[in-house]
Amino acid sequence: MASQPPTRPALRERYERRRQEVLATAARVFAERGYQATSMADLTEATGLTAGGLYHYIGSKEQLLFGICDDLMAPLLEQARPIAGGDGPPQERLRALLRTWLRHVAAHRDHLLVFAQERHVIEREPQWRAVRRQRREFEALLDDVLAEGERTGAMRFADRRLALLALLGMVNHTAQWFRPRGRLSAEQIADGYCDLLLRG
Amino acid sequence: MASQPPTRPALRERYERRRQEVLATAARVFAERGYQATSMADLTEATGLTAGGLYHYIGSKEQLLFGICDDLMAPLLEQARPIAGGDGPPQERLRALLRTWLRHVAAHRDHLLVFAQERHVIEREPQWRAVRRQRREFEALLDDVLAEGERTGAMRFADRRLALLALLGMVNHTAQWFRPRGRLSAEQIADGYCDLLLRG
DNA sequence: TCTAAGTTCTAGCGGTCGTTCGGTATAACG
DNA sequence: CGTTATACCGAACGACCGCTAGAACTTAGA
Repeated sequence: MASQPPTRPALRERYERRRQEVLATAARVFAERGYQATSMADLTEATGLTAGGLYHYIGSKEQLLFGICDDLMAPLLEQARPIAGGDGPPQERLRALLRTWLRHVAAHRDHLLVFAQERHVIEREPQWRAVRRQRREFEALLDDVLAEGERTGAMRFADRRLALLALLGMVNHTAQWFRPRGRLSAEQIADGYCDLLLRG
Repeated sequence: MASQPPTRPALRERYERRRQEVLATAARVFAERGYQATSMADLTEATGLTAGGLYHYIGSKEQLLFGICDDLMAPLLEQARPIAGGDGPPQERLRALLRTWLRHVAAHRDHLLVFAQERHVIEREPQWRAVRRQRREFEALLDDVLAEGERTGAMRFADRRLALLALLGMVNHTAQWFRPRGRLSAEQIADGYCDLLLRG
């Protein structure tokens, strides 16, 4: 049923570090084969642990997926909040937001691929409310910046809602094709998307 | 092992019609719960058939997925080829292509959601080569139109490859949020994306 | 009407799934 | 040092998986 973090302070850190390793390894395997198609046997092989040892860290397969989603969204939100809430010109805030976002996508490709793959579960099941809220908060941060850009006249959209959805689509899709040593860096991609959205 | 279409011509049509029904029903259930997470028992419940009857039409669960992907890609390609290969101005061909594409996305949301969800399988496994080729051909049709627009000076891209990838991302993502009786029609969305790509 | 083809049913097979649990070795803490 | 929390092991469990065989029923075509 459970995975309990140690109460002894000296062991706490080691446990968390190892747990992160397990999550990252699992994210990689899930991204390759799919969450549902990956068996716990696949994960024991990939982590080097056996079934019992694995469950010492993860609690259940679903909690493992939850951990991956949280590792994706929580740090992204933490970085995005101060940028979106800053007081510079909206178009500069948008550019900074996109660069941070795409760096995060590039660094957490596996996590995002799993997130996108299992979206139907995350959007439907009650136990995924917390993750849904994270996703919605991030989208609201983006929309606020676009809305303020429109208000100040710095941006103009035929349909702001559609522009936001298009942006979400292109950025999330980036995880499908981005390669770390590819032709374009995360920043170049971010600027490319930004120009696509704002030019004219 | 297999599902054999009837040899008698009079029954052939009925068989194909029923088979299409089964595919569409399966696509709906797969889109809701995920391909891997859906059991054959779920499908027997959804189709009204029992296990044996179901296998009379589908051959195997994987062939069922293949059928869904083909129902998505084959008619889209058939519509897209003459538009992309036409001789009007490139920007008009692009607009027509996008409208057709988005009408197709709107009409086959379930199919596209399943396709996107199982992309990791389709892109990796050897037996999915035919579907990969369909996807690549469609992307090539799009890129050809963009390239000719650039050549004739009708379009200008900072990075044409990135523009194509952005376009693919936003359109495919549309299946996630499009609602048949929503605020925007498929054509309005297509025009919105087209303007985003070309304006400036 | 008769026959062969087509359609669907029922029952269940072998295998794999996520998970559990009792155990052992190790390290922290008093 | 002794005690106890921690780390990990590995066999085994019950449930469910995709799929099949074989028979029963229905319909098309001669």
